[in-house]
Amino acid sequence: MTAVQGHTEEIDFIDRYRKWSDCDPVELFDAQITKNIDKSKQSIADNIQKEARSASVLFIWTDCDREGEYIGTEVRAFALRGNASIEVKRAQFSNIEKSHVIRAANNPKDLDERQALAVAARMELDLRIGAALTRFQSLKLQGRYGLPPDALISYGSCQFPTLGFVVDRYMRVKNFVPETFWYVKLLHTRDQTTTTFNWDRSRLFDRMAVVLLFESCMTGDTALVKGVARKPARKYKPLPLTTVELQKQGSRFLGMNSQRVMKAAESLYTSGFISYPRTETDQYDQTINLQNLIGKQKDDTGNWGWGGYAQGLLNGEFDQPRRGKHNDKAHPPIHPVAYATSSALSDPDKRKVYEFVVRHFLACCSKDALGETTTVNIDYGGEGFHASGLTVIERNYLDVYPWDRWESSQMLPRYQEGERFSPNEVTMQDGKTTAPGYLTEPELIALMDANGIGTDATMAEHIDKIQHREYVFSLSRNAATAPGRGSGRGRGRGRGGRGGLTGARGGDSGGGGGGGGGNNVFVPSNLGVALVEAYDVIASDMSLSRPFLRKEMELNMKRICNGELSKESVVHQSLEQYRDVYAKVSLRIDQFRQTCARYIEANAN
DNA sequence: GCAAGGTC
Repeated sequence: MTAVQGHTEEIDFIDRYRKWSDCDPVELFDAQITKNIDKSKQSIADNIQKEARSASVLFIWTDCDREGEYIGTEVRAFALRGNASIEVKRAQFSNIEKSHVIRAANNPKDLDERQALAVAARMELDLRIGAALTRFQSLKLQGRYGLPPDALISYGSCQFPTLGFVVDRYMRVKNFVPETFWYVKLLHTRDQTTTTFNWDRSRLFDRMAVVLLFESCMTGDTALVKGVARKPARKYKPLPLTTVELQKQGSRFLGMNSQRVMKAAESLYTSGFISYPRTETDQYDQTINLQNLIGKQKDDTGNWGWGGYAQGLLNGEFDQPRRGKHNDKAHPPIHPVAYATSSALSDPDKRKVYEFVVRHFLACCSKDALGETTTVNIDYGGEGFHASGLTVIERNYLDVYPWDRWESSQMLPRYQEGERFSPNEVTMQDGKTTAPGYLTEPELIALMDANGIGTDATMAEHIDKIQHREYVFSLSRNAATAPGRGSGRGRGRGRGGRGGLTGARGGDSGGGGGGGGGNNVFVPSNLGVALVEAYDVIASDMSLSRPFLRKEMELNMKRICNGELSKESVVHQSLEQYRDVYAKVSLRIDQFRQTCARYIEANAN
């Protein structure tokens, strides 16, 4: 048994095309590509080759996903170099429980060539398109509009849509026009509790209409309780934990951004405290021994505070985890595999992530929270109003999962169907619709996830990349509340070296900015907005900053996997599309530059 | 100096 560490080889252009000055970027669409073994990985390749000499069968146990299939073909190639007649088999497994592993060992499969070809297509397209457009836009914009002469303005099939999400939200905030609405509010005090009854019509955007309705309902003298409805309510426990969910909740509840969450999770994984942290699976395999895993938490010698709860689950409170809709067939949901005392985890980030993983796991093995909602419907002068309240009857998982809140905003006094009362106050009110907020990290991750941008292992990297490229900034929410970049305020000062070009990093305090999580939002720089707008204007049909192209690539990969399309046709077809964009922008380079200038210079100071 | 995908 020996190992690899992810991909061993990398593709790149042959030497002639490596220097930016030696070729026109457009040549990269056809330039010859070679596979190279990464220097640091040479010993891994050599090792497989050497081991193969004395073996008759190679049994591959890489992850059972597309990339794993491709990595399997790399391993096979190294082995065949050492032993041309070695037989190659592949294990199909998704966790490392004993029985599961033995079953996989007894049922050798073959590598799925199509999946490996789909990955090869993705690799080639990402390299050619990324390199061609990165060099093109860098070379065309360097040294202009305050950009340094060596500015690296990268394009990638994941980083650009990620940027696009941030710009899109920014534009919606900027262009938001508030609208005034009107409504009727009714208050009633009973048993020293004042209850707000909401108008059944909620709110209307026509003032006269509300005035008329208000006046007609004021002719009413008492309110009639039309109904008091009690309904059982249930708050579902969380689904088994996936990477995307861990990152979102980390940002929301733990005050850590996605990179920090993943760094801590990875460290907990390599120390043997939690399972593999990169997974899309939100359902537990039937064979996994959950009781055993809960048992490891019951003594709680480190006093995290969940020992008694875990014991309770073992004593009969246990409930089978919910089954989500995702299964990557490669890894189980993230769960604790060993108990760690708080002092064993020196890093506060690791402590927070471990606590979250354990509590989430225990919550998954708990019962849903149960309650009862009460809704009181009344009629006052012909208009309907309602108030509702919630009573939590059984907290269940909420006791171990403090991040979920489930409580009523108001306690309802008792009302009887058919009774009448005099409201204490009936008023006509107005309000304004408010702009959405700038994009938060959990929202961005959710958008990337829903649109297939990046994988569980790379989403955090893409978010990191667009910040390094200064396409977007992470601001504390308070510093970013003033909308509109033209105001001259609210976007803070420029950043070292680039003057006012890329806008703000204002408002960061202490460890905010990159390190913070929950309270931060993403705002695009002038450069980020400029790039998105420039491609939108010139290559509007392609929408480089929208997720569709990446989705299409994903779809084409699936078609390669099921045999509908060949790798060659997918690569060819996609390259033609991008060649077209490239040609359009080259042809209208002045307009491209002017569009960029409009957004960058208008806001430089 | 480019991409995105693995992984420690």
